[in-house]
Amino acid sequence: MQISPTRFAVHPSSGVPIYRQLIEQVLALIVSGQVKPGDMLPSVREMGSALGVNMMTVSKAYARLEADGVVERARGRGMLIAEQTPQGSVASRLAEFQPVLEQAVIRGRQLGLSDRQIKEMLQELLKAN
Amino acid sequence: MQISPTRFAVHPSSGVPIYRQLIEQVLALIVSGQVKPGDMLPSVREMGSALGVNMMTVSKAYARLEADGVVERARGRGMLIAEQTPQGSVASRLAEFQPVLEQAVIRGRQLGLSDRQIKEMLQELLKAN
DNA sequence: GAGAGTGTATTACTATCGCTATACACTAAT
DNA sequence: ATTAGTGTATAGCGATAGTAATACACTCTC
Repeated sequence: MQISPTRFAVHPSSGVPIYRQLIEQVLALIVSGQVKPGDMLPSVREMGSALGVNMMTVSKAYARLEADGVVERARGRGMLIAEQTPQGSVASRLAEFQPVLEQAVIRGRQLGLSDRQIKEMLQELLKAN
Repeated sequence: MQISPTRFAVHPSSGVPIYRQLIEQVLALIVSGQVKPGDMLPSVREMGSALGVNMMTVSKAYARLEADGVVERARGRGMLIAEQTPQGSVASRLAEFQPVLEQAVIRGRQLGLSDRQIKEMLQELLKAN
């Protein structure tokens, strides 16, 4: 399937770099199952003009996603969503994930949220995604 | 209580800025209850020489913590841990927390972790902290 | 093989970041 | 008042990040 550029939106003055916003949005589409392996991303030119940013900025986002194995480059044709095959042992992936989740927990605590509130929000997010 | 500088450690080549490492460590000590409101942080000079970094780098970390209301400045005497009183309604704090946790969830999913694994890790982290 | 479609290497400019050195303002104790 | 202890304002330096303009290499279709 061809992924429409209308599914993306960037906020240039949000502080978050544009290419990073794009990466996050591609990942969100994938983990939520809205796009599937084999689907094609908009071309860098199409995406760029639709969002009003330079195509090289889009290219940089795509390049990072490719480096992470999230998408594959089909030379001369475009970028397509890759088969999502996590690398490494479960243990190593858990080890990588731990500090990420830990920082979130610290932030939640610092906001004065209870364990229960944090758990409930996780529950919702797991369902929604 | 005087907080000892030995409770801090920085890894200069970790990619994470030194002042940010310090911020994270102070927050971690607070949310885990290892330090209490009223406790005094090491002076910028003491902390700086103990860790081998410039005192202004330490000062920058303290300044950010103060801006967030995490610590208070006692002019001429030092910095002390503030009473942790979250600002704003519960709803607004939940709204602020949501995208933070969401990014963590996306990362976990992208690592191929199951809902169960994510929940279990959260459980552990809540207990440990 | 010409043309229109891909992504990218190169180059360059700007802004911001991260850290540091120095000099200053404040407080507390003697 | 002097001294030794606080944190900080200022300025500057080097490196990196983020974006962009241009020219190039590739693929597919006709």
